[in-house]
Amino acid sequence: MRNLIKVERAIHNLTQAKLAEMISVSRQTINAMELNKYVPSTVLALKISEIFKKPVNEIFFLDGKD
Amino acid sequence: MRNLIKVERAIHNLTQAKLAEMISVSRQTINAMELNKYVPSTVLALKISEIFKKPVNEIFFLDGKD
DNA sequence: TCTAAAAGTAAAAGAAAGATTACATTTAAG
DNA sequence: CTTAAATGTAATCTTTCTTTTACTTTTAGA
Repeated sequence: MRNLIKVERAIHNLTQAKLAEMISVSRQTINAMELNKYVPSTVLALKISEIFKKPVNEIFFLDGKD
Repeated sequence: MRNLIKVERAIHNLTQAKLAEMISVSRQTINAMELNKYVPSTVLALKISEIFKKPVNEIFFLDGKD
């Protein structure tokens, strides 16, 4: 899976730390997500969708490895 | 978090076992998801979204506990 | 250039997802 | 009513997410 969190963060002018705080996770979790180190839970995806006001499907995408 | 997997399964006439097979998880995983026993990964949410041809946001919803 | 904020990285530990096996209960169809 | 399919449930185990702590590297601004 890949995601556009870094892009959305740029659009909304948010640091990893600020975004992390907004969805109640650690900064490392945001960082690891952006670097595709792991797959986040659906709750996190929904919270990010809410913050960026975009559907989950426009932020997260399945790729070959899924 | 809550979800409408059971409803979508009914619409598409799929058993838990069939859906499980389609997204390569165990039947118990589908069952537990429907009963809100745990939060699935975003990859699973995207696969379910694909199968039911509906956005993740129309199948999975944040609730008070999130 | 110097500094501070931001981002990357990593190890260890805890929490939760998901598999597996197995059995009980419910539902639908004959 | 009987039977088989479907669903619910539970225990144990493995894998993966997520936190915490801490350090390094990069980037932007004074």
